[in-house]
Amino acid sequence: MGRGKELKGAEKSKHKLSKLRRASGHERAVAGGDACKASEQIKRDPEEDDADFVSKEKGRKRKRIKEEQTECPTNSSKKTKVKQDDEAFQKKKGKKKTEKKVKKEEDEPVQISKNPKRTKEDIQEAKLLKIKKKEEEEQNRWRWWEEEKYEDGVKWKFLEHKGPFFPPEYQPVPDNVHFYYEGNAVKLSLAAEEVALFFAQMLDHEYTTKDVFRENFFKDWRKEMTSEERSLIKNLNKCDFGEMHAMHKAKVEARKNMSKEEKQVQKDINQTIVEEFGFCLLDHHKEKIGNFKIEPPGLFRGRGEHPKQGMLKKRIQPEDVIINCGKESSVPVPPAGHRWKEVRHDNTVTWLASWTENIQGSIKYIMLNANSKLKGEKDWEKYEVARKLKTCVDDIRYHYNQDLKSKQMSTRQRAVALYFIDKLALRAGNEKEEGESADTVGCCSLRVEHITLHDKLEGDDFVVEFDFLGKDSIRYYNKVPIIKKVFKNLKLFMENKEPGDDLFDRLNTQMLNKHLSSLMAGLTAKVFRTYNASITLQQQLKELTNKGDNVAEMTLSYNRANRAVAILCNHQRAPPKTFEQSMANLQAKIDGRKEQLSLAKSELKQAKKEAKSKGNSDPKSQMLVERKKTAVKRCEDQLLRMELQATDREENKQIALGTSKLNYLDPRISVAWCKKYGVPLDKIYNKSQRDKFAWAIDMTEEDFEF
DNA sequence: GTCTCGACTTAGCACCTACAGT
DNA sequence: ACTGTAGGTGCTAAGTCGAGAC
Repeated sequence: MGRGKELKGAEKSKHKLSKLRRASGHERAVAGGDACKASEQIKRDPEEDDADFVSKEKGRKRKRIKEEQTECPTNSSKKTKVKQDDEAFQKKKGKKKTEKKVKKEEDEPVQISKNPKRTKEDIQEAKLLKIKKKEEEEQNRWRWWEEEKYEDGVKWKFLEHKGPFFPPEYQPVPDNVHFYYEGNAVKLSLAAEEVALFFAQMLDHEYTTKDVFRENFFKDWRKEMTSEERSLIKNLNKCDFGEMHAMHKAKVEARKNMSKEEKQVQKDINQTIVEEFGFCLLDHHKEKIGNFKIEPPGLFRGRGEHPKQGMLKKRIQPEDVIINCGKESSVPVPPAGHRWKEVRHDNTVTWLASWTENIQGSIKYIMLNANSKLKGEKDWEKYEVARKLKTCVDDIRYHYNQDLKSKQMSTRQRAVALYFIDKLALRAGNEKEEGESADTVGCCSLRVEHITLHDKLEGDDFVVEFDFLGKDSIRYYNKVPIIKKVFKNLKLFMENKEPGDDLFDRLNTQMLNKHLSSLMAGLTAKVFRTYNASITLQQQLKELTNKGDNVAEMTLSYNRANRAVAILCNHQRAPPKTFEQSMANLQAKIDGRKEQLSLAKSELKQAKKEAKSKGNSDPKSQMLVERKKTAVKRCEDQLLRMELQATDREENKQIALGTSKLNYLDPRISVAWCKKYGVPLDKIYNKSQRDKFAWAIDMTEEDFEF
């Protein structure tokens, strides 16, 4: 058990120190109280009383059985479901095609008549080509979800690819660009120069002012130097990278100012690379690779107070790379004069290439894109496990409520941890090696210093205040009223401990997950996050959707539901740098439109008056009235849309919706909702999201229940 | 039982680009 | 036609979790 009570004085003070540092540097908290309130509103109640549980259980069981009958989740049963759906598929396919055709015919004439110029025609042509491509893509789509799964562990039978794409070789700086040490120009060796340039390029960034970053960089830079260079260059503060920095900036500027043609040339080159390296052949289907490029060398940029920031991330050679491909496939050819570290044929894994990175010593992989079968199937499975949790979550809650009274300390700690993971959607919190990465925690690795207990706070009893840095050093700050049993336990766990001690000293994630998997196959801590996120979305959508709303209002409702989940999962973002400005701009536009509206209204009034005076029979004045009416209507619509947009944007200031949408929300909930309320799917999912969730889009009807 | 490592998902940020609005 | 901006995309760090070594 990691740190525990053995924590020595030095280490403790280190914790305090880092906390202090964080307090000054890390301003990006959740809008504390607000986030708390919001997450409270949306939470279901895991603290039902035992008796309550039993009485509710009967009804739940009935419901569960019904669900089991309608949906069969995992491997073995998938096939039957697919067959049942097949007829529906065929019908759907036919329908879809005709719909698309109609749409295309509508689009064409309108756009052509709008764009009479030649160049526009070219654009038009390109657009048509795009549409055509889209249709082709749709037809070529591999409907893997209709196929049978492979036996356990096998991920593919055939895999062929071109290997990863390597970044270009280092281009030395021209002779007129100098590096100076103590005011004297020094011609650096190639290796030292490359690393110096990494630093010079980042000079505008705050990173380069941090001591840790500078120290790490300098240490690694010296390793790349020749012995002469090393004996000369002993102090980073005496280095002048000014000219190199200027050269870099000029290059960036030049790239920005490239002519259209030059930009097109560049784009074409990139396109060729993508076509050659960006795809693979997996079981007779062309699949897109997610990251086919080897990560270029540079200075390591960790998140938060990372102890290794600034270290040199080394250039990867083919000799470092392991290739994985099918036995019968042609092996990718390494770059000229090089060979691979190894070529293997392991079809129990999904990666195409891998290498070991030098900062943490971890393995990096080349893998498929999110829209691939391999990723999609896993994703589907993930949501099925979460849905399975839905059927037994009440039992599990009942049991951890019981466990809060256990005589075994470790059981109690497990129960409290589970309570947090369930109620607050905390991450599991694996132990981390100290000094290897930023000091961040999750549930099981919480320390005493991360929580404060309040017997009473702001009108609530038994409040626990969380304040810690989670994944990516994002601050989690929340004040949550909890049940008395948990509160008392926390007090007990904190007794005789120092701030830097583990809160759950008898618990770790392995123990927790082992317990969970005994309760339900496939259950781990993170399933709770998926489950609570998805169930929250479904509930929120039910609550927030108004039948008669237009599409813009519907979208706002969806975003709000999405937002509730993002707040629950603490998905934050830095407010966009231009936020205040763009908000003000939007407000100005709204004001302008308001004026326009009142003007249009008075014009309408005037027109009506005139029409009346002419006895309501004059066709000209009647027409004018109609025209003014539509003008008013249009103004009103636009105003409403802008106001909705403003609300949405304001509420979204520090919240990132993307992460939950992409990783936690069962796409079938969204698809069903769109179908039910006639909201076009592209209002919710963009192109790549629709690709990723193709399986869900295809199989979901409007009555889907998570 | 504990530790380590491999494989995979989840995460936010920095660009880039397409498009709406003037 | 121009420009500001939001949204999309690429990138890669940072988690989770299971399996196998010890």
